[in-house]
Amino acid sequence: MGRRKIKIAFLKDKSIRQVTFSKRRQGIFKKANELAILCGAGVAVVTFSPGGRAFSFGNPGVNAVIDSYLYQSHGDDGFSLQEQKQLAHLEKQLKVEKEKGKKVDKLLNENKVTELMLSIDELNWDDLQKLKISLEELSHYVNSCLEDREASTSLLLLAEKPVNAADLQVAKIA
Amino acid sequence: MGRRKIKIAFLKDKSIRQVTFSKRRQGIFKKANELAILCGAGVAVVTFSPGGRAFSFGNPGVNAVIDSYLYQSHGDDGFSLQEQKQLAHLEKQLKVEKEKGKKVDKLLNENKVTELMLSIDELNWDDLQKLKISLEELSHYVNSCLEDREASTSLLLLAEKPVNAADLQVAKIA
DNA sequence: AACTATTTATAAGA
DNA sequence: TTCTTATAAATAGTT
Repeated sequence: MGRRKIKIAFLKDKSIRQVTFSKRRQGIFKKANELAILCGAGVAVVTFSPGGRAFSFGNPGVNAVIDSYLYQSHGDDGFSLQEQKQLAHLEKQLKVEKEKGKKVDKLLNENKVTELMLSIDELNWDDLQKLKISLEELSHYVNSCLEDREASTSLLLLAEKPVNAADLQVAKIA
Repeated sequence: MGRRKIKIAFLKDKSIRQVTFSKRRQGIFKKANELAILCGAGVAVVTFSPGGRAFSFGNPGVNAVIDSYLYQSHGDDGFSLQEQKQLAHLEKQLKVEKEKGKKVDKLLNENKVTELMLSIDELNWDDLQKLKISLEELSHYVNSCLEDREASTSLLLLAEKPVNAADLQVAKIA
């Protein structure tokens, strides 16, 4: 489209390449803009100059179009590099915290103490002393809970199956 | 650039719009390809048809170019919407897990039992019974640890300050 | 950066 | 849709 037809191949001359890039970039951006207006379509163009500088055009905006694109092409590799790094980092942290959380779950839900015992070896003497006190407190608390529940269970049983006079008689005699 | 010059404005006729989109999209992709080859430049084009379908061209690849673009425009809003959503979700999860983890920290590092006591009310009788046993086991374990450490501490003191004959004499007499 | 001879893209028609 | 073609637009080489 000029004085002569050119072969579409890498332009070895640096200055010609730079000029051609500028002209054709302008051209593509103009075409992109026209397409967007004529068809009401979302369009995004990103180019890197031979010098490494980025140029972009977007309607309604580069990021808006890119977002839509990444969202719909989610399957294969719609995630960017930095995104993957960020996600990997967070997932690692998450894993660590979940691991930690398991200790509580085991104690509270499965009531296993092995894990906790392993942790104990890492405590210093002072903390171990405090833990001893805490465990005694806790034992007392648990015991009192159990006693409370046994008491209320008995009362509940009595309420559910009210004793009759005959049973009471036997009970008394026995 | 055809039989007649057209005004660059939204094409109201749906079929004309669709045809124009197809033709011009092809044109832009061809131009983008030529730019990439001629100048050895990175180029990415993403378009959405009036029907909402996405079309993309990229050299060396759409995602590769987009990644570079997002990486370099990192400052203002280089993160996509879905990226932000994903990160928010993970951060929320992370927060929850950290909250959970604190229970362990409190027991192991600060040795406070209040949190644990609150949890106990939620346990059924069977688990409470198991917890009681576990706590007794744990208490025994802690006590044995403490005994071990006191023993080794004594031995350590002896090793650090080796007694001399005179001291032993006094000790014996006392 | 402007100019302009040509090539290329494409609007309308088939 | 796809092909054709008259014409508008883009641009290669020049200044």
